[in-house]
Amino acid sequence: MNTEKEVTIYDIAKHLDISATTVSRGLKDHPAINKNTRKKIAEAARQLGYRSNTFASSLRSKKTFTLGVIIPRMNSYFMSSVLAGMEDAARKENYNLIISQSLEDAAKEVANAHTMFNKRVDGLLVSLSYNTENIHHFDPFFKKGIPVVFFDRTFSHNDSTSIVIDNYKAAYEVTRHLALQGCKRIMHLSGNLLRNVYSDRLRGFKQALHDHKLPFDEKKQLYISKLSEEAGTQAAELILKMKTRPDAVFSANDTAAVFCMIKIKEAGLTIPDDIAFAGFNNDPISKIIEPNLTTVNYPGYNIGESAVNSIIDNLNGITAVKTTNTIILRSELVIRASSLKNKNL
Amino acid sequence: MNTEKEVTIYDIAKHLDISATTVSRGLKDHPAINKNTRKKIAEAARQLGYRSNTFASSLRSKKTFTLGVIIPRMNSYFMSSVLAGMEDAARKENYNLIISQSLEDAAKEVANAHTMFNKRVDGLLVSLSYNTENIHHFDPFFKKGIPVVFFDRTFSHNDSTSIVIDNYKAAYEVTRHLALQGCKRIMHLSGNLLRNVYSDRLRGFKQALHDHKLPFDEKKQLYISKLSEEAGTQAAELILKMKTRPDAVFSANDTAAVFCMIKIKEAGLTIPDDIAFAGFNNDPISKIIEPNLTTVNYPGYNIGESAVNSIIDNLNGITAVKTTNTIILRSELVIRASSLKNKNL
DNA sequence: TTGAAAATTGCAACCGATTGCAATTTTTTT
DNA sequence: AAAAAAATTGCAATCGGTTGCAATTTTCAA
Repeated sequence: MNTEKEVTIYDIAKHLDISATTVSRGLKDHPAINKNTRKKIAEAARQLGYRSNTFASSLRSKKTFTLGVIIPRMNSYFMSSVLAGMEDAARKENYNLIISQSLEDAAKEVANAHTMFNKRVDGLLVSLSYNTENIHHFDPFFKKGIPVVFFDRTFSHNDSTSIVIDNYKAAYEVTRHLALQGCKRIMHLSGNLLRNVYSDRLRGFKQALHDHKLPFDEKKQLYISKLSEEAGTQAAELILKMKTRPDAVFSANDTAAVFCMIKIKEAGLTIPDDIAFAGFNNDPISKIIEPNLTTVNYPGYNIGESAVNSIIDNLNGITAVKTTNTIILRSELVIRASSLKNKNL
Repeated sequence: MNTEKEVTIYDIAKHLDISATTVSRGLKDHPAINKNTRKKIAEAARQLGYRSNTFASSLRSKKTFTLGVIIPRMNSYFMSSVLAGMEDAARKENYNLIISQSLEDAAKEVANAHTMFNKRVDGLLVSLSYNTENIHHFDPFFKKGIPVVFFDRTFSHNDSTSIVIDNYKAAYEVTRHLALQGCKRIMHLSGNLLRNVYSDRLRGFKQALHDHKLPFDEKKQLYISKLSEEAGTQAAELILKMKTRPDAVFSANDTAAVFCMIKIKEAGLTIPDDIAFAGFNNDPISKIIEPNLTTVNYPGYNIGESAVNSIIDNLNGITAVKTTNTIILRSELVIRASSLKNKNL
C-alpha cells in the first residue's frame, strides 16, 4: 500500500515536454494557453491519474475554496435542507464546506469560529446559537475582510449580508389566522429575544393582536423559554394552572407547540376547541401530532443556496457586502386542524 | 482590510533570534526542544498573533488531520448525535471533519467519495446510502492504505472496521416482545436487504418467529420499501386490503411505522388492540404518535465517538485495521403503548 | 518580406512549515 | 580537567502549485 507516488504537474510537464507553468495554467483553463495544449494537458492528467494538491495551491494562492458553516444543530428537517442547498450551490462553484454545530451554546460557537478562522475559510455562513449575545468572535473575519453571511438567526451588522424570511409578517399572519378563528386570548411561546427570529415574531404577534383589537398582557400571554420539549411541557403546566386560560397558543417553534399540546391533551382539554395551536417551522412532527399542527413552512434549501451564492458572489467581487444587506425569502402559513375552530373556514 | 500580514514561524524565529526549525518543533512540543525555549516560543506566538498555516504543514507532512464523513442524511436525531460524537472525539485529537450527505443516492455517494479522495482526507467514515451496491468507489482509499471505517450501514470488507449495534439481536428482542404480547401474525416492514441493518433485522425477526413457533409467509408478512413516509402509508393500505390482517407490525424504522399507524388509525382500527406496532431508531416522532411507539434506542453519540477513535487509533498505528474488524455497541428495547396489548405486562 | 501586435510559453522566485542529519552546547562520568 | 554521552539547536532541502515578467512564437497588416 501507499507505494505509488503522487502525480504532480511536473510529471505531466515532463510527459508532454512542456513547462510546469503551462500545465498549471492549462489545468485551470487559463485563457493564455492554447486550446490544443489545454486538451493535451487534460488528457495527460487523466491518463497519469493526476489529482491536484489543494494544499500547495492554497499555500501559494491564499485561497482555500472552503466555506465554513456554523449552525446551532443539524438534526432538524429545516437545517438539513439548508445544508443540502448549501452543498449543491457550493459544489457548482467548486467550493467545499466545513460544517460545525454550536449545539445552541455560545461558548461552543466562539470556539467554532476560532477553528474556522484558523482553517482559513474563504467565507463564513452562520446561524447564531440560542444565547449568543454579541458577535465579537467574528471580528477577526471582519478585520481581514473575510465575508460573513448570517442566515435565519441573524445579527445586524454593516459588513455582512443576512438571509431570512419575513418573520414579522409570518407571525402576523399566524396570529391573524387565530384571531379570525375567533380566538380572543392568544398566548405566545417565544425564545430568546436576542434572536431576530423570536423578536420579529413577537412584534408581528403583537401588531396583529393590536390590529384585531385583542388584548396583550405580557404576564399572561408571553412565555419565554428555550422552546425545547421540556419548555413546551412547562408552558402547558403553566396554562393549566391559570384561572382564565388562553384560547389559543402560538409557539415560535413546533417542538414547544407539540409538547405543550401533548400535556394539554393529557389534562383532558380539547384542541382546538378549548385551545387552538399554531407553531412555526413545519417540522415533521407537526404532521404527526393530533390534531395536526398549523405552522409556518419556509424554504431551507433555498436559504442555503442563497447564502452560499451570496457569499461566492461577494468573493468574486460581483457584489459588495455593503450593497446587499438583506435577502428575504418567501414563507407560507400552513393551516391544519390544530387551529380550525370553525370547520367551515 | 486585509492589510496586516500573516505571522509565520519565521517572524517568531526572528523575534526570538532562534531558527525556524526550533520554532516549528517548539510549537508542537517536540521533546528535543528545551522546555524553556518551548515556553518562550508559545508566548511569542501568542503575542504576535501567530496562526499555523495548515496548508504549508499538510503540503510538507502529507498529513491533513482531516477526516471525511459520508452519510445518507443528517436530518435525524440519530445522525446528528453521531456527528456530535464524531466532532467531539475528533476535536480532542485535533482532527477536523468534512461532512457530506449522499441523500440516499449511490451516485452521489460515489461523487462524494471522489471529492474526499481529492481533498486527501486522512481517513474516511461512511454510512452507506440506501441503494449502494458495491464499494468500488472506496478502492482508491484501500489502495493507498487510507483507513475506511463503516458505521451503522456497513459493508463487510477485510481492510476496514465496522461500528454497529447487534441488529439481529435487537430485532429478535422486538419480535419476541410482540410474540409475548400474544401477537400471532407479525408483519415486518424492511428496507433494501443489501444494507446490513435491514438484512440483520430481518434475520432476527425470522429467528424469533421460529423460536416462538409463529408462521412466516414471506408474501404476507414482509414488505420491502424505502421505509419513507409514503412507504409507511402504502404498507397500511396493503394491510387494510388483506383478508386476514396481521395483528402486529414491526417496522425497521420509526418513520414507516408512524405513517403506517396514522393510516391504520384513519381506517378506524385500534392500536395496539387490532394491530400492535414497533419501530426502530427511537426517533423523536416515536414519542409523539399516539399511542407512543415501541422502538429500539441506540447510541448515536457513542457510535460517532467510537468510529472516530477507531480510525485515529488506526492512523496512529495503535491498532491495525485488520485486527479490529467490528465494534458492537449496546442498544435497548424501549417499550411503549403501541405494543402493549396486555396492559398488565 | 517585414515589423508590430497578439498569442503562447517558460523562468525562477515564492507560499510556510517539516525533517534528516550535522553541529553545537550542556551535562555527566571518570 | 578531559572525555564521553546527552540534550539542544540549526542548515538546507523539500512538499507542489502559482504568478509577475520576460522570452519566444505566431499572426497579420502594410
